[in-house]
Amino acid sequence: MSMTSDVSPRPRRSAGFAEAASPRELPTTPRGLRTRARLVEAARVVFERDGFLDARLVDITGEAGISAGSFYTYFDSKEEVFLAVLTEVEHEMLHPDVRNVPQGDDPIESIRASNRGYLESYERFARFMGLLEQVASIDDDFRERRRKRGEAFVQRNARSIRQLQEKGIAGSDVDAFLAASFLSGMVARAAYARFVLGETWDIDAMVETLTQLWVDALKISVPSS
Amino acid sequence: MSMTSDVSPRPRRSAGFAEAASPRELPTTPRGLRTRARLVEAARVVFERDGFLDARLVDITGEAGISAGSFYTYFDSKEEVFLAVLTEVEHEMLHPDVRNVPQGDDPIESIRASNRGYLESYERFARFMGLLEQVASIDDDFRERRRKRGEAFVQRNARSIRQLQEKGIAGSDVDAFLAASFLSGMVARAAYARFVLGETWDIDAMVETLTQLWVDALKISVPSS
Amino acid sequence: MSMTSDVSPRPRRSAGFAEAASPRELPTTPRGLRTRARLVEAARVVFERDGFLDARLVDITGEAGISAGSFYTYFDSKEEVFLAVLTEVEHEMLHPDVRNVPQGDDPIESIRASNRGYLESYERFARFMGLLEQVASIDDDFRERRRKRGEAFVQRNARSIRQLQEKGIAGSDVDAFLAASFLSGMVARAAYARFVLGETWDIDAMVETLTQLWVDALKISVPSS
Amino acid sequence: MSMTSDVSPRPRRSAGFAEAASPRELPTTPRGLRTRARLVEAARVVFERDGFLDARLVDITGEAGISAGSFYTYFDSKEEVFLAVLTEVEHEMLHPDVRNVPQGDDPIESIRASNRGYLESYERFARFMGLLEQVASIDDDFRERRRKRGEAFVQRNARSIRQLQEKGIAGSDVDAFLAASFLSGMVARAAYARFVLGETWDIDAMVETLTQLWVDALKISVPSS
DNA sequence: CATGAATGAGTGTTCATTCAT
DNA sequence: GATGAATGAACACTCATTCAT
Repeated sequence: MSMTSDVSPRPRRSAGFAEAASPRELPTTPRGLRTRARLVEAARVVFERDGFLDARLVDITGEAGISAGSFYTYFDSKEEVFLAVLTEVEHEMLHPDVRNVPQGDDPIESIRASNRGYLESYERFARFMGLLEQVASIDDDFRERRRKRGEAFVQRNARSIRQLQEKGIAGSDVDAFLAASFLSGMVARAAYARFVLGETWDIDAMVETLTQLWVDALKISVPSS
Repeated sequence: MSMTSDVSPRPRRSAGFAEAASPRELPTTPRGLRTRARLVEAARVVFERDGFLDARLVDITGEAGISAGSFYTYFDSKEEVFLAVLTEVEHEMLHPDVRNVPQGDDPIESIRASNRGYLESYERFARFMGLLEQVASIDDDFRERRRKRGEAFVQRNARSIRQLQEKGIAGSDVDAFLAASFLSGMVARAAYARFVLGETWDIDAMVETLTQLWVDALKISVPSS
Repeated sequence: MSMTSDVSPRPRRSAGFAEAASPRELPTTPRGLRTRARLVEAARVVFERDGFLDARLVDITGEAGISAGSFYTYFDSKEEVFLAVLTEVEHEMLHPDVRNVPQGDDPIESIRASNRGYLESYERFARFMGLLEQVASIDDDFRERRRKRGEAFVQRNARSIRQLQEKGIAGSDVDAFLAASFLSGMVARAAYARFVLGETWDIDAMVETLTQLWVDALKISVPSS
Repeated sequence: MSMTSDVSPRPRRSAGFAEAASPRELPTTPRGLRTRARLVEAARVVFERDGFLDARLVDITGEAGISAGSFYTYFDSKEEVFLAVLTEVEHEMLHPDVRNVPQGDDPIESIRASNRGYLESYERFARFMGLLEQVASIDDDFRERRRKRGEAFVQRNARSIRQLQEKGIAGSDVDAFLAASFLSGMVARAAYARFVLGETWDIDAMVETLTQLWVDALKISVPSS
């Protein structure tokens, strides 16, 4: 997706993500449903291959094997398909491992499992994660939307941290919410650096170090049972 | 800079950052030097205001008060001006505080100062930092270039950590290099979230928490002198 | 097509004939076919009127009555339309007189007929022939392509000459291949001088003199039957 | 000089050769004379290398080692320098061999010598001859100017032929003027094909065949002295 | 519903020529 | 005379989107 390419310039005009916010309803007929699915699949392929900017609608419809005009039967803009792809990917990311967050008693083990799970999932969806980063850097609305969604995740983490603090397992002199934000950020950024930027760190070592840092940063001590 | 805007479409074709790597030499005459400087200044204004993608050459030359054609007397492409702006900003970022890295005896105080310095600098150049993020997400070559430059910084941090470990001030059970990468990443991301994404965290609280996390993560204990 | 004209500057950038070598496939729908045909016809008009260099895409699409952008539905560049026009003209040039090469017994009459045929055809396509000359002088690839095509024609002539030599009708002390090249060249150049450069020679006199020269140069003697 | 190059587009606007017809007077100072000479020399290099269309004024002044603006101290346009180069080359072409046309008694030997002389001269100035062809195909005024100059040459040849006819050395049933035009054209085209188009014919064989054809076409018989 | 041809706004880029220094 | 920075007209080309069939 280097801008170097002279052949695939960037699109002009755009409905924008703000407008694409409210997706139109799904088609009713099975055939329509199938075509739409093919389109989303094709869009994902093209987006992941070319990036959001360089992806041309023609490439997407071509990949899907439908005519250019038919695109608009299902979506209003490139942004809208992108959102559809995003929805699909989010669905995929959650499904496989429902027990992504093992409820073990050992908090350290929990953190380690969570970190490993995060990295593994990130790796599986690396192309798409890079894509998200790109779109967020391009579109204000999308960026804001993403920030908000992240907050929920951070809140969950903050709650966990507070619980550990209350139980005396974690040090209580730290702001749980900020700590959650920053530590989550640390893991997210490490994953980004590794799987999108191309750092060559060993994944096991990453898990170990991230876990260590996280645990020590929170001064988590395993209760000597 | 939302893609929503229907009025300022994005340009097409691009020389790419790989090609823009070797900047042409500076003009020799004072007049040329002055014009070039005006151009770089104008480019910075437009880039920071519109983002890299939405910035049009016409806007830049317009802002600089020169004709469109004159742009090419100084730069070959938007990428090349961007690099010139980057050079200028990097220069600016270093100058003000030479004592950016206070050599105090107290490592905690050092870390705190460093974190505060980083955040303050980031805030001052927030628009530009967001710009960097955008360009990196768009262009492979630029992304790689940036990753490499970051490595030097991380190496420096890793060395500091190792020294602390050798002095027994920091825990020695952690991989210094990975720790440096991840903790630096944590701070960078926090700054990005605060100043680019628009989180509303209090800056003093950020400095405090980041420092605490960093210190505890490395199990730094102040030698009771 | 004098360069004097200050009003119609020549276009910049060009895909080149090397790239235009492999024409894209024809459109499938009747409408597409019709539009393409209109475009080729318009291109021919504009090319013959303005020359290749001064022909602007806008003029061509304007003449064809379609929008500028639609041009690219059918061709990638000016070179590619030119090649399409060339194909069309070549088609036209062959069709009318299938018996272009009369199989008469009298070799002199044959040569006369061939010369007359050539001149008449050249006159009919004079504008286009001048165009060919221009394009050949401008583009290396096209020039080479043309040279190769000419070779086949010369080979045919050389074979005829060799047959006449074997039958004792033509003198056998001349290099048949070179003679064919040079004599063909003579006729071609005469036609160019007359119909493109604007010499005012009488065409019958041309036919007569060319035939005479050709016949005598080869020392062709009619077998006294 | 293929149009394929994306880097050297064709120039826009042009004074045209009609306007460039009357060259301005030479500079008076020795320094001015020297600069002008350098400019003409540089122009020749660039024209022969890049062709008339792709030659940029900047390249010419660069090659000459003078500033872009100074060009206009000596010439009004690209056409005018071209004409200056043409003058220089014409001067060169005549000088070296004044006895280019040996006045031997043997007409065949004369023709052979003339043909060889022509080919050799053409070869020496091949790049420039190709250039002439290009400019002629581009500019109507220049083409006409060239046609007229050629006429003088043909007239001379026609006169020679008539003399041979009167002496009974050449057949008198052919139109001397047309024959001169066509046979001169034959030689010229052969030279063009060989040295510009890149045919690989052996030069001695060319001289031989051209001479034979020319001699036989005119039915020249050596008077058995 | 599908098709694919048609649209057209929009900007980067070139280089001959001018002119203030 | 020389310089070289500044000019500005001009056009090819792209691709999201529309719409007649």
